[in-house]
Amino acid sequence: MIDKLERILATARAIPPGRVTSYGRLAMHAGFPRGARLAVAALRGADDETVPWHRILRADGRIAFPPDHPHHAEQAQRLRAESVMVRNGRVDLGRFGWRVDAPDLLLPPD
DNA sequence: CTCATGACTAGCT
DNA sequence: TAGCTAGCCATGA
Repeated sequence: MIDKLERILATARAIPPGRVTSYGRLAMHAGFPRGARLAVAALRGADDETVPWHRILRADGRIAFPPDHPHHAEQAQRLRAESVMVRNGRVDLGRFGWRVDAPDLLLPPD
């Protein structure tokens, strides 16, 4: 249970700076095909500073937080600090999307 | 056990 | 592009 969440967080840490991915894809790479909401649970409970939460977006490339939410601005700022273009709370996934070269080798089989 | 709740998605209008 | 819907799945009341 918590292992699943940790697994997702570990995968999130593998996202390189300047790259982004979606909740669903993050979960998929962690080994949970339909676990978008699992990714949410993992990130929500993670107060860990080593987790690059700002590199996780919705499947359409938009920031998940509502525009008026404090995290929205912070996330955009952090992304721009990594040279990721954010326009109207949205990122072009085709351009900045995380390309995983070896999905299976990201984490131990466990 | 049922119900509500999320930083969600894919599909359709 | 925007809105709506059914499906998704762990967690907690």
